Amino acid sequence: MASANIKQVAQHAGVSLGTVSNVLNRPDLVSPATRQRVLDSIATLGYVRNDSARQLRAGRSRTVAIVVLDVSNPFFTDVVRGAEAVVEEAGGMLVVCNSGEDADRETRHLDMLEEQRVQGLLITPVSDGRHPRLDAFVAHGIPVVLVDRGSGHPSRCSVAVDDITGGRLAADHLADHGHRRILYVGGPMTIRQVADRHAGAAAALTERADGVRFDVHETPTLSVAAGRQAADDLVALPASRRPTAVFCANDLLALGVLQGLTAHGLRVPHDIALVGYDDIEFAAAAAVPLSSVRQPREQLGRTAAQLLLEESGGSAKHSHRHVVFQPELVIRASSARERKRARS
Amino acid sequence: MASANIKQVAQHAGVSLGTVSNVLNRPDLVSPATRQRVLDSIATLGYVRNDSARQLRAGRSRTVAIVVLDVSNPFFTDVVRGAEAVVEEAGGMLVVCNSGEDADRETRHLDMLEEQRVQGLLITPVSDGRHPRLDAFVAHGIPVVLVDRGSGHPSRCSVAVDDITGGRLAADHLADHGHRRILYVGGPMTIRQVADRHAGAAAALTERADGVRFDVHETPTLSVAAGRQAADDLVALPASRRPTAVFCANDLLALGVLQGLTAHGLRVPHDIALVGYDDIEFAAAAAVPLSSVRQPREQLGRTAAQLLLEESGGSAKHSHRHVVFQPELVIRASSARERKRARS
DNA sequence: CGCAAGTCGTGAAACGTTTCATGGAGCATC
DNA sequence: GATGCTCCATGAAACGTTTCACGACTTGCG
Repeated sequence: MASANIKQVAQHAGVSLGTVSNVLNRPDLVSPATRQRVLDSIATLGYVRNDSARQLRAGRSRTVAIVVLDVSNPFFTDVVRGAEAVVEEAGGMLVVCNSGEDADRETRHLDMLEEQRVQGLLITPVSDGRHPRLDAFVAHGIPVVLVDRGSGHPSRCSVAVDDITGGRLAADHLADHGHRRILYVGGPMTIRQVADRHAGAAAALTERADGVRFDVHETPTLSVAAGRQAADDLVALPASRRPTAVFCANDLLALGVLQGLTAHGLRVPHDIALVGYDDIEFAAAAAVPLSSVRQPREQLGRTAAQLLLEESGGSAKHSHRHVVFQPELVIRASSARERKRARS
Repeated sequence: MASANIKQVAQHAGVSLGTVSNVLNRPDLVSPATRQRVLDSIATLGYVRNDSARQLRAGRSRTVAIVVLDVSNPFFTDVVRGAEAVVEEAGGMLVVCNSGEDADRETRHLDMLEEQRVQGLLITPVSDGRHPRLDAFVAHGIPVVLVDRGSGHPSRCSVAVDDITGGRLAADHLADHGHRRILYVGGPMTIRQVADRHAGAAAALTERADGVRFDVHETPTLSVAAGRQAADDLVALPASRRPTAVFCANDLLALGVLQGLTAHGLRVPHDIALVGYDDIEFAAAAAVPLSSVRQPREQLGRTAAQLLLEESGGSAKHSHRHVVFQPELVIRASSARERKRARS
């Protein structure tokens, strides 16, 4: 029942306890004959290292934790995959915790992770501001890397994607195609990403100074349902005031808008062009393949993990860095067609 | 830098080490005055329990692990959420590991989890057969619950969904609506779920004995792309031999088929009715909302976690159970319209 | 043969907890 | 004033590792 321990292995192999440990950790210090004998004993007894004891003694763990806002959001699952690849290559293990955008659950997770003395922490915190809990980690020598939040904090690394540029890309693309009435659909504006994407688009259109009208339709959530609702409102407008292009804060909204418009007999992109954000897998697979702003999600996770391992590697000369990735516009059918100037 | 330990707290509070431990674990054994003094010291020193030491001494951990085939598959993310809820309510912590359908990674994860002496393991193994690694867990007293795999194993609990019934539901629904040429799209057939869904549909149609023709189009994967390819093949058939309804092994395929048919000018459900499987979030949100067989995914995770905790609770009289859930057909526009009998 | 250098293996200490038998106050009872 | 209680607090043992100073044995060389 209870697993064998190192002492029993030593006894079985007729060596001392320290020797078994050497076989496990510095095999070259042990003569081949003894080593083999010990390995055989390990096999016969089905010995498995006790990681608690090892950690207790060694003082550090090989697990890295990532706390995400929503495990079922494709954005985070890709970030996780990226981080996972790096951590596993370094011989560690990544555990995924889900805060579900709930501050209490986040706190509970952080408590447990702190008790476990994890090697490091990747986190997208629920609240965007200063986060005292995280300072405790840093104070205990556990490095923290912020993912897609709070860039610029002096005592932590962070990785993020430039949402302002993302907004510019989408807006410029639509304006380049001759659109002069563009609508931004997204919300709530309190989410930094939603606000930044809007700000970027607004800035780009202002700079062009070619008289594009840019409105906002604020949604309560970033869901497909909210997008459908937005489409209903949009269709109700008289055609003369209706936008000719819509830029959505994420792809779920865009898919909802697409469905809503189609249901009312409006064609995308002929009547209204559409650009989403995130380039989720279903964007390419939509009824009309969706143009979208792609974020390097896996890359985000990989880089975050690399920064973390570098910091935890303990080279004292680590300086905190804030890596910002640039998004990329993927043009598909939903916005591809050249508009025939003004009213077609 | 290094965190304070229980000894320093004891010293600071002017009590013995054992008393601090009592404050932490059995506060009622300590007089209120002392207790408060200790708590104050804990706060000033920023003491955090060392979980390795605690586990080492206590012999067991409070973390439950779940190993899934693909963290980015909506099916598994929902299972995870269900399991999470139960584990956290019991004061434990769920860690998610991703095998990515790769047997090597699965093995590496299992190795680490075994070393960590996790409280229990929920797993959908990469390979469906007997799995010797898992026996090692059971031998070490770590309970294992299989998720959506290998029902009926005598020394483990399992949870699963009845895919045969799921297949029947879909097939009966289509036949009830007058369809007499039905096509099953899915593959590879070596995946148990794919085969079971087909078998269920075939059985149901045979039992009806009303002359429905049932064909199979085997796909290489369960992806959107494979569905689109299947639609192309289907459109190439002369209309007289073309099925009037398609049942897909999962929703990704169904979405692909839907796109492919639409691209060729065939209307769903007017020309061809469509039923998917899984009822993923995008099924309801598709260009034509998709009928689909819904699996109780969160419930699956919750039940798996409950069985695990029950077994690990150590009531020696635990008997291994195999819980099988029944799926449910969700009817939406893609199959809703009554066919006007035979050729319309 | 004797000595230095190397190669292997040993045993004890330490990591930070939890647990448990022990002990000392304080207090009522006889 | 001894006895038996209850109530708190104590200190040592134990959990399973890793690490490290040290000792025993071999080998090479003068």
